[in-house]
Amino acid sequence: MPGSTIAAVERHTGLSKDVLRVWERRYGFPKPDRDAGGDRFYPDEQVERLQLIKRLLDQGHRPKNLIQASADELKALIAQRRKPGVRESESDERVLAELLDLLKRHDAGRFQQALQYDLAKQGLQHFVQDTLIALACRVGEAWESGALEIFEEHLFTEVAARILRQAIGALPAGIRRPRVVLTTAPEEQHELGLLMFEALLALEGAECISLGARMPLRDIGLAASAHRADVLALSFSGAYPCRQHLDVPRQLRELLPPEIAIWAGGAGALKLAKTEGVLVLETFDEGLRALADWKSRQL
Amino acid sequence: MPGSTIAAVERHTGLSKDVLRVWERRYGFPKPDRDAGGDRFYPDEQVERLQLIKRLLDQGHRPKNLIQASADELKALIAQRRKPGVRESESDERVLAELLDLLKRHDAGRFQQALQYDLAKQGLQHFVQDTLIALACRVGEAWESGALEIFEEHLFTEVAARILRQAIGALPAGIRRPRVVLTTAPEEQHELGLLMFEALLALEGAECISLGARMPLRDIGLAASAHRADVLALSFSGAYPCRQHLDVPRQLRELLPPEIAIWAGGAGALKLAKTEGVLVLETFDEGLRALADWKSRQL
DNA sequence: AACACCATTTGTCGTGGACAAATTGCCTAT
DNA sequence: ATAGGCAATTTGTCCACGACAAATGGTGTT
Repeated sequence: MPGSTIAAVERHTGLSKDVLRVWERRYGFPKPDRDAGGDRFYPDEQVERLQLIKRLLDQGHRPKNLIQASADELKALIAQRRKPGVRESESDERVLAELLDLLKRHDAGRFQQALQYDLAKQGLQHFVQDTLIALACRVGEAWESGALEIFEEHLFTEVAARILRQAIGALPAGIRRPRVVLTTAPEEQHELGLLMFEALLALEGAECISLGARMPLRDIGLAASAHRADVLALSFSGAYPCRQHLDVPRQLRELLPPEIAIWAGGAGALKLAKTEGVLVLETFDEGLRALADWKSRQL
Repeated sequence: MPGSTIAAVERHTGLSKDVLRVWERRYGFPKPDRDAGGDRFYPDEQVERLQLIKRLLDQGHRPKNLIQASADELKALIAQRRKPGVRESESDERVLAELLDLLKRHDAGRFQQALQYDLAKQGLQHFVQDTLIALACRVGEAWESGALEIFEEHLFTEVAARILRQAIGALPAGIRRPRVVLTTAPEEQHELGLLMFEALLALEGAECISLGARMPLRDIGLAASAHRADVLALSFSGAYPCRQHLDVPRQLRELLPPEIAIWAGGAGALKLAKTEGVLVLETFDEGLRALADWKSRQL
């Protein structure tokens, strides 16, 4: 009963079947049992270890070293997570701690209320910039260290997304410029970053047309043209797939007419290959500046 | 330039590399070129054909027949799509046609306004039941027949989701029962069905805790317990993965304590293996009845 | 009709070899 | 020391072909 087929492990860990087999051949791990038909059958224990390894792998480690260590990974893991330890002001710190606590206690209702309160108190921009981004980082860290379950992270995403959408919806309509089409690359499914990006742009008077996440490249091009977009905004999360994304901006730049600007935002945008004609927005302030620039150039 | 590696074709069509290779071996199609290193290189034309085949495959056809036909597939395709031709009343029909038209003209703003108007006019329940479900079907059909681009479908999903969330958020809070945790199976990423399900439940006084889509089975169990749920509601879309889902209800039933009810909704729920202790809600009315039943049983 | 039984179809898995891209380590010139 | 070039290693992906079990379809019997 306890154990998984190779297909299940692939889904569960994100490591392809080929990789699982070649690791076994080369490094002797994982070393699954075999069922009656000779098919691999991975004990839960090995699957968990594989998940750990995969996470560290995505953080830039090499497989060979990872597979040989045992309890040392834990140290490596902890050492990794502590690196981006940017501390907030004390009051912010308290707010964040309280929010995380509510999340861990699964008090969905009060968690939502608390976020709502912060939004009302700080206004949309500061709410996103100071509370939500920091909270998203904490949640990500907590998840990586195992302190938060997946479903707790999902709940955070869902509630935060709900509040953001509501706030965006409440912004006044009217004639708005520039016209921005928002989406993410095909493999990128983090909607929250996209929403935060949209909130920022909408706040400053842009007309945002969000297409949701995971759009094939070809269709991004079609969409930008069909909507007569002035700007195509892409969100890249800091998580998972970095390699596949590296080239996305260049491909898009080739696909789109030069009069449509391309802006890349999100924590993952930093790692992108720098491309002529693609603006990487590292911080929210840069986003605001880009918007102001665009507007002044249109006069 | 025009063509794809086997990995790209897998992503683009949803057919695994194994399947692509075994089809080539057995049926002689696809028949990709080879690059300098001997690796397969699929011309765009074959990729498109594979996409067509995959769609029909998901509708229940067998590969062998599909691969041999040529222009006949078109007929099969059309014949298939016409089958579920449940016509609406004339006025509904007009509304749907107008909405589809707005979508095709990429008038995001007016499309959203039109949906909003319908919602206000019909109320949430009838809006979901009569307009949104029918519209989702039309959009799906149009996409399958190639009349709608992917980004147009995404826009529909995004706008509809936004309106639904807004409507759900506007419902009065308070002490609500039962407490329902909502999510979808790991491979199922259609959020819209989940939202419609949530709208229905929330409307009838349930406290909904939505965890978003794509939740690993183990975590669904953890979440239901952590949130002290009375009911676990799962949404299954009619699209893609049917095989992997067949067994989901049984596994969940084993994972959860018997006092937590499991309800499965959505077009895909019909195809699930029937399991003791798992309620399949085929229509919205059944959903209402299940809720009423649950409430009366609690007295 | 309902059911059991057999042939065919079909997706997935296994082994092991090969290779090219990415990364590392090392050496040299500025 | 730092930058740049080169060779060795690491690593993921691909290929071929065989095997098999689950799903499906058809056939005959009750």
